[in-house]
Amino acid sequence: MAKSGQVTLTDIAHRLNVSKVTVSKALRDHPDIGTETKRLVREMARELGYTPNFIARNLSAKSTQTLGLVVPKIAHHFFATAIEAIYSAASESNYEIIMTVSQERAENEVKHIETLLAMRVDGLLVSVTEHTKSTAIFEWVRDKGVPLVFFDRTINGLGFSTVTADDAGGAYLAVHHAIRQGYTKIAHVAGYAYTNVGRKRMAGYQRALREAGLEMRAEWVVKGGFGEQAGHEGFKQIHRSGNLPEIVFAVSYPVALGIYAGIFETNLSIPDDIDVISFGGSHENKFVSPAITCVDQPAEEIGRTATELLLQEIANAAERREQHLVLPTHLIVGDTCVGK
Amino acid sequence: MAKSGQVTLTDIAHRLNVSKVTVSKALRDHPDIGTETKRLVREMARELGYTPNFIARNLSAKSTQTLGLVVPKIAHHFFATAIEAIYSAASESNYEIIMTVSQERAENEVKHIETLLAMRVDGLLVSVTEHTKSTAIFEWVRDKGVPLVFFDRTINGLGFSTVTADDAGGAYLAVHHAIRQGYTKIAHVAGYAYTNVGRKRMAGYQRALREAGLEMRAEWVVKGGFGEQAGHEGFKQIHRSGNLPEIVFAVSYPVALGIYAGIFETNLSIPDDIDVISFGGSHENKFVSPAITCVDQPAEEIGRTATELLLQEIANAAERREQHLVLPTHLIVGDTCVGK
DNA sequence: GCTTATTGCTTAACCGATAAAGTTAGCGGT
DNA sequence: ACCGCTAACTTTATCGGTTAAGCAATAAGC
Repeated sequence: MAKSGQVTLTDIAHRLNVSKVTVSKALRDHPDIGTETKRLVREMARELGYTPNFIARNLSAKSTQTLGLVVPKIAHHFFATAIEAIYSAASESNYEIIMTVSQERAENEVKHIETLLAMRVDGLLVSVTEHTKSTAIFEWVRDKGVPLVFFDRTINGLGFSTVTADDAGGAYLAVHHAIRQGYTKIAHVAGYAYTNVGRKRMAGYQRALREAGLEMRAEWVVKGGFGEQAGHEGFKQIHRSGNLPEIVFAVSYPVALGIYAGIFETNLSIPDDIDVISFGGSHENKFVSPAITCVDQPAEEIGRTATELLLQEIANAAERREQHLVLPTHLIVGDTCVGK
Repeated sequence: MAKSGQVTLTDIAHRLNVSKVTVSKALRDHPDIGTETKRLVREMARELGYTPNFIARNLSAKSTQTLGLVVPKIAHHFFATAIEAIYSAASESNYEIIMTVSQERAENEVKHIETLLAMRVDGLLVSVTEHTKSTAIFEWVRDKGVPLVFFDRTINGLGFSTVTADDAGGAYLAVHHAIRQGYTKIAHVAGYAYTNVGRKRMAGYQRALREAGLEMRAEWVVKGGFGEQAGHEGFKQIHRSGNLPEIVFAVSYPVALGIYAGIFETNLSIPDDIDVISFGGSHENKFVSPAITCVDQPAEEIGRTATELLLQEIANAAERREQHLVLPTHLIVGDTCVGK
């Protein structure tokens, strides 16, 4: 009967006139303890409403059975789906997740990682913000020997494993599809060039154009973020250039929606005057009009794979080695990009 | 230099030939310690890469500075937004969030709450699953004296505070709007009757009809869950009845989308043949065609208010008293329900 | 009948920090 | 010269558990 209302091992021990170690062992079904004693202990534990104190347990155990998760935002189809998969995968292995949201701000990211390290999470799952440039905090994590796996938004060259969609391949898939449908003037509202995701999707776009021998005009490539805002401004910039492309390849689904918003403000119509194709979709896309043809990111698979990879690295700390898993994407044909 | 690569107070103490308490105090800028010693300690801490161990700290401190969050799902506009607000509000008060996702399954909910109690979170924020009927686990929480605040999906009669949107008022707002637009045959695809949310929105629907003297036909009221699936099946059931209403009031935005999907399968068109209005919207709604007229849930405000209320209850455990905060909703007119 | 195992506990030490209660040296005051 | 005070540390106890080592009583082995 602790003052705090929280029952401890010692409380149970006193009631039964045994030592607290006996209680501890009994509750963990340790062979040291007799059957009758175990029964009594369990009964008393239930009667008093005992809940083991994980933090105390973990203090000696050295393992907290928790993973730290750092994502840039959650109100986004890809992340929401990936996160849900991460939660499922972790909970199947009896791990808890402590999630933090950096809100696309690098300084929050650093602060959160520090907090998670202080909480002694057994490992970290990270998807960086669209602005993350400094790698100092990750070097710190590496030096501490804490396992970390990047998913979707990654940083290379630090020795950490990554799990991503096939960004270059997926972008190629989308743009190649557009070319096959007869489009020749293809713009790209891209992500920042200093992000892996941005660079790779750009590379896929460029390869598709190059292979088809199509020209890549500077005014048709706009770099910015991955959010709706960036898409909106990106389209306006292309529109202002006066040289309208036939179709715009959006680096992300929110960007595609931003482009839609931009187009709605003009008198142009989709897909007749201007068309859109996107990397990444949304559950609600089928209700969007016209539904955007997009390359689907395997969000759930990415989340699950990253978690399993991390758990594996935690289990075999010894033979940990850098792996870069790239999951395939596929095209989901909607009502855009249906032919010229 | 602990074996685990994690530096402790003792490591720093050894290097400087002082006691670990001196180090602890120095790092916390305790007046007991001399200026020069503090400087040395801080330097050594940095040099060794010391990160304080929160769980050890909290073991004595009795407070973990963490809140447990239990939500039914996250890939849903309302929850994603509310959760993000909860994270912001908590982090402003230096609290961390441990979020768990019950995936709309009552047994997960129970398991997660037990885990969170074991982790000794300072308080709980809970939005129950659409199936939660047993209140045993919440009584258990209450008996332990752990502060809890329900948000959006609540359970009454347990002595816990709640923060919700004005469900009855919002539903009334929506249905009343439809009536003013000239609709008279109004159906409702409702939530389960054993949920507060379902009951209250139903009450608002009924009040609006009653006040207008409109008939409420049994075949126009279908009860089910809050997801897309439920909406889809709900509409099919109404459609099969052969007596088509003019407009359907959906208990949630996903349900509205499910109804859309159902309608798309028929040859009916929205809003000419059949119309839809919904409780709760989505960020992407403006891209949905036709954009659904809906009652907006103040998701961010609900999240923030619930968090602040909980933190308040934690701070003044003494004068804690049950409060039921109801936040106002407002109508967002889209392209549906524009007049008969 | 004496040694060795086994059973079922208890005691002690520890995890990494914090709070409370000593300890010691140096200084000022009278 | 002696008392008291303070600054700057150290020692001890504690949070709630876990592991390792110890120990008595009974059972088994030869």
